[in-house]
Amino acid sequence: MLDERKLKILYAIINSYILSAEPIGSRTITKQYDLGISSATVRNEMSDLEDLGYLNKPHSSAGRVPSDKAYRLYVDQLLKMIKPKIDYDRKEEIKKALLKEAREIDQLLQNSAKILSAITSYTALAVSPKMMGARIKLIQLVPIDEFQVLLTIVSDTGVVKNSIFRLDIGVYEDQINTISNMLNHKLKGLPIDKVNDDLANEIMMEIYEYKNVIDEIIPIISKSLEDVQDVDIYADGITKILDLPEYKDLEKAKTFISFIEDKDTIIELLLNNSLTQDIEISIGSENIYDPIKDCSLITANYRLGDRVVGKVGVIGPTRMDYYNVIKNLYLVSLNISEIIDMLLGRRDSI
Amino acid sequence: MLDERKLKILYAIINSYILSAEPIGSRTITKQYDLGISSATVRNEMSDLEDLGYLNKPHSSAGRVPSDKAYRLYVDQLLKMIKPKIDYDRKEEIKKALLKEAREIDQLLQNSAKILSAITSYTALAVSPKMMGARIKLIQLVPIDEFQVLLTIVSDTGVVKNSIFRLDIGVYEDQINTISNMLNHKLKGLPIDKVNDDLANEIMMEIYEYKNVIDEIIPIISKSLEDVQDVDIYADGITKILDLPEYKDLEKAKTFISFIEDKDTIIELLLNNSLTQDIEISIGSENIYDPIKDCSLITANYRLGDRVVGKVGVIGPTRMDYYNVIKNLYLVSLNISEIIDMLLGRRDSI
DNA sequence: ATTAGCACTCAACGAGATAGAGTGCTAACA
DNA sequence: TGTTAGCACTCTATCTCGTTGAGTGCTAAT
Repeated sequence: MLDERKLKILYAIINSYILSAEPIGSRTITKQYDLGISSATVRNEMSDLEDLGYLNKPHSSAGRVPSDKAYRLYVDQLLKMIKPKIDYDRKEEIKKALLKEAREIDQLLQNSAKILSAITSYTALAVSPKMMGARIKLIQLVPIDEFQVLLTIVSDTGVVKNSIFRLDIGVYEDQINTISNMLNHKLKGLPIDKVNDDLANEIMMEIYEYKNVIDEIIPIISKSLEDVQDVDIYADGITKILDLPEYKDLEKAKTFISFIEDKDTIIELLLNNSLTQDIEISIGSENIYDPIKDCSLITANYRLGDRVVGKVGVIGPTRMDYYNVIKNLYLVSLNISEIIDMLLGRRDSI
Repeated sequence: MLDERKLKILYAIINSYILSAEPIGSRTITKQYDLGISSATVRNEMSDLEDLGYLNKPHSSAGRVPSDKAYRLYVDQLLKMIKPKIDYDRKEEIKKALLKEAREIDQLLQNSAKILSAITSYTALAVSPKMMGARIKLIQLVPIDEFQVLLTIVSDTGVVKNSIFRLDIGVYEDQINTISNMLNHKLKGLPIDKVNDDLANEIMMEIYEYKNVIDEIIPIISKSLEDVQDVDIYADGITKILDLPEYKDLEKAKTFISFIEDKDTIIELLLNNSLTQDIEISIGSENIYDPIKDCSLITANYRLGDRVVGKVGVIGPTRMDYYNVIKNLYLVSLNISEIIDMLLGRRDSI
């Protein structure tokens, strides 16, 4: 569709604009890139590119700025280039950083966001493994003293949830232990979202003698199981955007930051798009949410075994350094998958 | 030292400035406060107050701005007023908000920061209970499968720490349980910071047959005990300062935000000052750290029993609404103490 | 001791004027 | 026919400079 020269010029403009954040003029192109043509010719081509929708002008006597359509072209090209050739040295480097002080999954994801944000200087996001289809690996009650009990739930996706709660009626250690064993026996291996009140009642029938205690415990367990299913979100480098010229307008910066700090929306944002592609990119107006209509969001899946369980992402201005972001985000996501696999063990032993 | 009229004028200036953030002129005072004197008289008094160090002029033809010394006077007066009369209705209101979805201490503190930030519209901080002197209430190993073990440590300050780790050599459930019982028996009730390698060796002697396993486990427990002692910090409303006129300068805002996001420094900031006062206030230049030399930090202790174990705080411009902040911060801290007490139980049962 | 009156100060604001980067068109050229 | 030099035109950003207005400090009158 675009002949080679137009493509070269377009890429030159995109690359320059990513660096400078300022509209690019025809002379800038001829000076910085040796295309063997004069600025007048470039001007003609730029005019054509504008007609084709690849370039915009902030105002009539300014240089050109790439459109979302241009970034889309550019990025699709990049993706083809980056994915096949993995930089294994870099990958190991990142892995080392990810593992630093991270022996739990939450720390791993926190680290991922931190590292990605540091590498890219944009805002980085990570969501904890989704519980869809997760199973209970361990559920346990431990008496702490006469009135206090510790409830621990572990899922096969590596999420651990604790609650210390008080019972209004005193209990004996033996009681708690009996109930704990019973629970573990009954619930181990069950999908978390399948545990409901019917099951609770069933269990109660079997050890009717502890009815009082169990009546108190059931709602707490339900609540904890809900908590386990909550997706956590980790963000880092939110304030990095204050360094970008496009956010020198305080109002704009505040809108962006507020948006990112709204966890519910971010979870939707990350989990709504499909899980089929390894790397997904929404550029500018492709985004649904107003506050980020001039941002690009790049996400990558991570897996547990062969199931996609979560995502990491980077969000920045449409004028972002796509090459750097895509490359490193991809490596981070590959590493997360590997590390989770390592942490949780390959075999699906329950 | 200051006669009543000077004091009245000074307070009028402080109150106006807290509201407007703009230098206060003599006419503003006479118009807004009925002091029965003319602006010329006010001017003379203001000149005196400036000589005494209570007021500053941004430039020669501007109004006056309160100095740190003035805020100090004002705040010391406020403290005397606020502390004796607790607004119990308000306190219950806050308590309800604090307890919303907070059955664990970390959620409680997260909530505290959130609520304080919402009430005051400044940045709010909270640190988790210090482990100084905390004791082990429960330590436990649970086999998850042949290679994976869950380590749970609970302190008497209510902090729970989990680690799932892999053993390189396979173990039997019985082994883990034996070790777990032994550990709990030996370590329960001990101050966390007193558990060291000697103790570990002692334990190892007693169940020498599991030496291989224990060799693997000891360093993991050490690490976890260290983690338990780490103080967590909760911050909320960091970006609130973007709404303040004093931070319309982006560079200043960035410096502040970077400072707040540096957890280590913030922990130092909060835990360095003494634990004797219920409420502590550093105004502007009284702060040690450069980036907050034009901020005021107000902190309040919370207790477990009669021991001060942590702090909550609010940080904002020296021109902050001290009355509102002090009052609500105090109520929040009282509530936190009560809630922690409730969650952990009064009796020091181990 | 207080206050009216007035000259003086200084930041903030707005109106031109100017510079400079960039475009688009035209006409000449290979 | 595609390319390019040249030039008029456009538009923003920046700087200067006068004006405005809030505020002070001094003086003289009450």
